[in-house]
Amino acid sequence: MTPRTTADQQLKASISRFINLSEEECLQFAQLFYMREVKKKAYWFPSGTVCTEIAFIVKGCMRTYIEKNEVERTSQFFFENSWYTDYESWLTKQPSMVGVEAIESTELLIIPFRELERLYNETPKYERLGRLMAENTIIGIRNRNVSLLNDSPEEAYLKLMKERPKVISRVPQHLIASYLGIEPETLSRIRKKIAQKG
Amino acid sequence: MTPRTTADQQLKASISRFINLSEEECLQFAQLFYMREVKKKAYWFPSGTVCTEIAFIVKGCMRTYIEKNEVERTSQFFFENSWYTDYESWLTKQPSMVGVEAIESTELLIIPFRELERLYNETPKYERLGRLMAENTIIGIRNRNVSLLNDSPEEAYLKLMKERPKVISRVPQHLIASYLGIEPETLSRIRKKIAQKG
DNA sequence: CGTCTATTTGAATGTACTCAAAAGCGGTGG
DNA sequence: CCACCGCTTTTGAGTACATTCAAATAGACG
Repeated sequence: MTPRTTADQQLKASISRFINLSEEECLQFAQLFYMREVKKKAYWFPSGTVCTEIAFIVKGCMRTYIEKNEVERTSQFFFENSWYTDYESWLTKQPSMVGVEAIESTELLIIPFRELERLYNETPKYERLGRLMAENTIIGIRNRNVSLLNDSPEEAYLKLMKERPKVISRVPQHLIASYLGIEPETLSRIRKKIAQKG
Repeated sequence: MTPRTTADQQLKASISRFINLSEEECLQFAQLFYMREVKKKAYWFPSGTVCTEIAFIVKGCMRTYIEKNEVERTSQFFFENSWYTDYESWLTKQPSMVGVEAIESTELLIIPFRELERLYNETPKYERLGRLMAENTIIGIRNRNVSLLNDSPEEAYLKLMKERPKVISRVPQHLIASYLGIEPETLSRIRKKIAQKG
């Protein structure tokens, strides 16, 4: 398991893209997080419960998915040094419809929303952090949106190869298919076509 | 044209879902916006320019779209009392890839980002407004995402009828098709099928 | 009223899906 | 170290659904 000091370093680096924290502030901030390991194929929190935390991924790889009529579609992949929470569940206090599953054994640093909200109220700097993180989350989700609307499955896969090679190398193919919105068989055929220098 | 006082009322009502402002604060805040009319089929700002403003829709209906290889897909519809900006363009200072077109003649209250950022720096309350607005934007975009991933065109259309009847009644069919990611002919056939009690 | 655009309908084509089965791969226990 | 088991990926054949192209009808707007 990653030592806590290393994990905290990663956390600090990630935060400092948004706001500046002194060493001391950083330490205090990091102490609000607890560490958690999620084994391969296990879940961070059960879908159907209210999401009350934000996770920073120290190491590993996870995916979020939504199930409907037995069919499961992957909405996003997350790797080390990224963040995840279900804003909708948090804001509406409704059970989350999104499942979060570890693709590799994953280490998380987790902070409860109530701690964050306390910070928001006490220190405007953190309110800003919250704003900037939300705004950056929008960019990611919107790009996903654009891709779903405009790209054919083949284009989407080629884009993934170019822009997110980690997904290709670390995620099983049937999960990539569920991310592209197609069946595993179809992805296999697309890959074959691409390999034949299509 | 809607009188400015009425427009400001709507603005106030919308803001007060997020933060409380006194009459005076509200007045000052509203003064940072200017009004603009966008005629039917005209654009708010040309795609390919950097987005530097946020718009509150006082009256009318707009759509955002992304063009690719001559094909245009509608990413979202916006009606009165909602907000729109291109966070990505603003944050990255890159030209926006998203076009914003008025479906009906539309009246906007517009605030430049630089004014908002000044507020963010001066008054934590506004920073919070910015955070909450971004977080709520996430919910909307994410729901769109879920729908694109999980719903068949027919299901998506039925959901639209149930949950966003304004779209059905006020948006031309070929634009709804471009929102669903299908061709107008296909939507026509889906509608026929639904009408026949499918 | 006439023109332009949106919607509907038809026929042929293409792409993804389903079902079924084979081949490949990884991990486990003997 | 090898043999086996389960899961993933590939391949094949037939089907369903959306697309394209073309043309007719319906509606909107000046």
